[in-house]
Amino acid sequence: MRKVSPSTVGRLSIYLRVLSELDGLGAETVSSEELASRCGTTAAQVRKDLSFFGTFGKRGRGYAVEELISALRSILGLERRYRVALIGAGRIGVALLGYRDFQEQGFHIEAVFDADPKKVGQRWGGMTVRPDAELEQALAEEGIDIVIVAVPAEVAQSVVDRVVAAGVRAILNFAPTKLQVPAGVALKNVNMALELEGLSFALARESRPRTRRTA
Amino acid sequence: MRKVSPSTVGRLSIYLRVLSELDGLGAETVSSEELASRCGTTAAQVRKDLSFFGTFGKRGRGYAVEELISALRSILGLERRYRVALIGAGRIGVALLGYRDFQEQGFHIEAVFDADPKKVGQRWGGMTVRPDAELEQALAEEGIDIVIVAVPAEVAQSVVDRVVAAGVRAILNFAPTKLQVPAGVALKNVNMALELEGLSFALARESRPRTRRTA
DNA sequence: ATATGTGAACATTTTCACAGCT
DNA sequence: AGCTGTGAAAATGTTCACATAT
Repeated sequence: MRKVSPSTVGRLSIYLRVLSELDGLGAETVSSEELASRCGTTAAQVRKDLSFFGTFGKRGRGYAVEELISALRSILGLERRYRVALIGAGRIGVALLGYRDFQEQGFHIEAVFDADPKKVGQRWGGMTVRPDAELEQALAEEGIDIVIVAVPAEVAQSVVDRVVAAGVRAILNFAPTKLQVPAGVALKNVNMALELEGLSFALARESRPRTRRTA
Repeated sequence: MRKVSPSTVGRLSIYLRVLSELDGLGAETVSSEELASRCGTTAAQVRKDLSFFGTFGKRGRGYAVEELISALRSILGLERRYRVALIGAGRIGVALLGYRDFQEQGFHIEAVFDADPKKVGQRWGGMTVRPDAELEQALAEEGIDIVIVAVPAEVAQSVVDRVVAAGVRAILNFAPTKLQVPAGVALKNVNMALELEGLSFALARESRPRTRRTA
């Protein structure tokens, strides 16, 4: 059980979501085939993904839904609570603050920061926006595990450098820029512009369809 | 020039962003080496990615920044304007509406819908929220190219089915659920919960570190 | 001299196919 | 009989290394 690809981890999250639905519907058991079709993948892929972490199924019977849910939550590290700080109280930041789902999933936003003096002191969803200058100290005091970066692209790298220097090992970046982090720091990006461009590419593709012949 | 992987397309978007920065800084030319290092990839990867679409560089000299920008914009289909509809005027939806960057990039939000009668008629960033019932008709009338789905997970699939039936071929999904679309419809997901779980996994990993020995 | 474009080597990921439990 | 777990095969994606152009 070594070397797990990010795609595998992403799929585990999807399996978990679908399993929760199935559990809600009262399903006790599920086959890799069934799970795969609901997750848009293949049965072999499901089994292979799970096999990296152990053996969870019963041959001839499938997977026990509740058991597999626990197993996945444990694998994904979702059994604990994470302390999250949000940097940037702009549009996206504020939208995230209102997003109750995070709390329920165990990701609790404990502090919000902004560099703009006009934003500092404002209250959002029970939190007061704190000044950028308090960042390093607050990260340590609050024992922050994960930082969400929701600042303009131009300043994102400098914010990340500070956060990393302060000892944070996990960052979720919403700024539309490629960030550099040292090894040992986990970085994930949420980039709507990039996804829109992917759609644009797909649309452009299909309007000049068929195979070949340009000249 | 056939079969282009999604990762290649994603990287093209990143190259474009970095090239725009370089252009802003007055750079006339850039080597694959330089571009790669700024994009967090390798020179060979850059050259290979570009080579799927043609030959853009000058040997011994590198790539002309402005030329490559145009080429990438053309490849990604960014030279035209896209008409976008937003479905769901909740927190995320409203945050997106205020996001001026999309407009500048050529993605214009032309209509906003919500199923909640309390939201219908509200104005956001110069747009009036329209009732869900008008969806199909409006998509056709406005000639919508891309739909952004920002509704609760439970109703996302039914919204997508309607949108696809209405002829839309590109969807950006913010609902935390795996959507099914027929072949020929491009679907991209922006899923913060999934990314947070990826971070959770990474953190869980490194707290039980080293290689092996659990029992 | 320098840096591209690319076939061939390598690595990783996905799929196949089947032995082995239940 | 049914469905998992898993090596082996196939497909896909990345890196190397070098001939080639300026």
